[in-house]
Amino acid sequence: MTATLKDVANRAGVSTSAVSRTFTDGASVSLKMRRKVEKAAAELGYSPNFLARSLTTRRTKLIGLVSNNFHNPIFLQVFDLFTRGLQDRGLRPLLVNLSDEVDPENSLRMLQQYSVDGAIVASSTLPPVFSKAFRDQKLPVVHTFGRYTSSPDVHVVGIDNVEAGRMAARELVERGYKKVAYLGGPQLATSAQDRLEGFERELSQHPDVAQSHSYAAAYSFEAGRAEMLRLLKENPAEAYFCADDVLSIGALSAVKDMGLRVHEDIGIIGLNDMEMSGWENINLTTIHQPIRQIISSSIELMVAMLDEPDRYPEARLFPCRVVERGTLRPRP
Amino acid sequence: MTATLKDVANRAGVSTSAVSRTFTDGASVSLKMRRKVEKAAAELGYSPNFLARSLTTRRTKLIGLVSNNFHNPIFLQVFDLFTRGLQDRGLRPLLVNLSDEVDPENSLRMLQQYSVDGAIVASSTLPPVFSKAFRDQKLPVVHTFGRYTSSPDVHVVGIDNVEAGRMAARELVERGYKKVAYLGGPQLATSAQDRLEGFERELSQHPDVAQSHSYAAAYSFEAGRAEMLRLLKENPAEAYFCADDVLSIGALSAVKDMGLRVHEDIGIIGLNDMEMSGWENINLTTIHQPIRQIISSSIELMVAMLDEPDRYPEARLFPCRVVERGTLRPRP
DNA sequence: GTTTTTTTTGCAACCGGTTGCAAAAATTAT
DNA sequence: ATAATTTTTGCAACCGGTTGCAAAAAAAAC
Repeated sequence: MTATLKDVANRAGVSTSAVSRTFTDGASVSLKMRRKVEKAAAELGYSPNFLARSLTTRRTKLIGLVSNNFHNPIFLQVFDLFTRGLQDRGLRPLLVNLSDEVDPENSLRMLQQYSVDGAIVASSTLPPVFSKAFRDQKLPVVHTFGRYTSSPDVHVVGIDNVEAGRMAARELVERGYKKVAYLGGPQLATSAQDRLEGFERELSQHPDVAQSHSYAAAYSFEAGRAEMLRLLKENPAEAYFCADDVLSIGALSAVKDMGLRVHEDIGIIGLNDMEMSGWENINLTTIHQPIRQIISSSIELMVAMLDEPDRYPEARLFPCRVVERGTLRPRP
Repeated sequence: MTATLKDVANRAGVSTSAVSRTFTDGASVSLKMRRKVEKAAAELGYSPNFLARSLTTRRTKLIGLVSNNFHNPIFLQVFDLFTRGLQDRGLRPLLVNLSDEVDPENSLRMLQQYSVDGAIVASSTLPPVFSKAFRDQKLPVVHTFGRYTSSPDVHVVGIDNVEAGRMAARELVERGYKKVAYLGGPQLATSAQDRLEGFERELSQHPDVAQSHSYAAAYSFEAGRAEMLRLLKENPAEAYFCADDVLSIGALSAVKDMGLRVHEDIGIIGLNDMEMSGWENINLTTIHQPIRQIISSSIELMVAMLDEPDRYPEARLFPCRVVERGTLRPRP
């Protein structure tokens, strides 16, 4: 059907190697030859088959983009940035959805079968052991939104979740709240654990501030709303740090539903700064995660690893900042 | 590095064909042979290289998933459903982001270079000519959320946008609104045009109802909000049909900002029924698009086309329904 | 136990490319 | 003009698999 190398070689009356070289940059071809080949190729509408090529070059330019987070709106932006960034560098994202109980083993094997050059694991809820499995197969991997540890096994790019927790705590303390709480996502998410740890550690320096914590069943609007409704009926705190904006928005909805006023009666600070947090009818005070930097750094790291597979693993952490909107009482 | 067919053949002391057959279903291998090969394969951790295989089988099981819509939250669900659905059938989505002025020609060539078995174009704003280009290259293609025409060139799966427009108009008329308007997205989106057409056509049967229309600069919260602010300052209608939920939500924000009450002063009906439209603090009355059906049908169609590439093109349209929430006045 | 039929197996060619090597051609030096 | 050097080209093997075909082995029929 589509023209092959051989077809072009025949038409141009040259060897297949000549054609191959014409389409390989850095190869030795005379200008005359190149002209001849390019003419024939154009006439046949030829373009080289990447997969056949990959057999000998051992490079597919395919990058596995693995995630299990297809519900948090922020991930649409994540996919947007990743796909654009990768294709700008001539790489191709092979998307793997780990949502259900897709066997991780299975998806690892699958990526091997397609000979991906590397894998980007974009998730804050996948355990480190998962990305480690890739590394053990000598597959370059970067874990974006991964958990920081002082001696990482694989490359990690993201934020310092402990520090983000501290930041939230400081913010609440500075605004004079005396009874605060953490509202986390599903307990197993390591990122949520870290955020709590930082939150608690910071508060331990302020013994006059009462603290508590609880968990929503999922990182979702509904779960955040349900948990906040429960909390409000019992013995609510003055302000809450929600581990994710989507939880925060659920919580906001619960607060309004109970006839309470946000920021006058109950303060809320989120984390992520997703687009809709800035919408006027939500207007959530939150901690901004520098997504663009995180993603472009992840891609840079991946590109670097393609040339240097045994690169020593590093953790790249980016600082967050508080975005002040309307859901916390003003500073004194 | 990783074990190859030959390695397994050597270790098992059999021919490479035998090994190949063991990993090809429907091939003739004795039980004894299969045992032997499987043992050797397990010991070496072998699994076949899909890309090498594809060279002879001419099937990569790669499907190009092409979209230019990485901003509308509904597309996160779209990607979720597509990736899950495809991988359930042993297919792999190769994601192509057409967001910017990525040359469509270019992405078509790229998909050819990776020998994708087919392409799914998921967008309501890409012109029919785009997906046609794929078909012209004999690449199976389905245009999801494409525009319905009575004689489609390529397979189209989606809704009847004209009918959706009528549905919105009927809904407003039945609720007694006497002055209504359409608020569209960027003018070039064919889907938005069709929705307007249906809207106007239905209203033409109700001469007592005044109608008008205008366009937001983009399918975004901000654009919807800005346009609605402008409209409210001039000579607002009693109710608006917004061509997309994300516009509707922007419009809602504008209405509230102007100190007007939604549904008492201004009615709004959207289209899409994205998750957050159901959130209690938004509570948007909207037209539901049966996304799950649209996507699973798209995948089915793609799978069918893999076996029957010259399948006669069809349009599969799914009916929408109004989801009543709180942004329209109650029926009389 | 033969002969016939069916199943299993290996050989070798092929899928669409790349690449080391040596021969051929073009340059440059003498 | 010839010799030395550099560049360009083609040959042939290879990347990791699949598959038509014929030979070998096993099973069924006689």
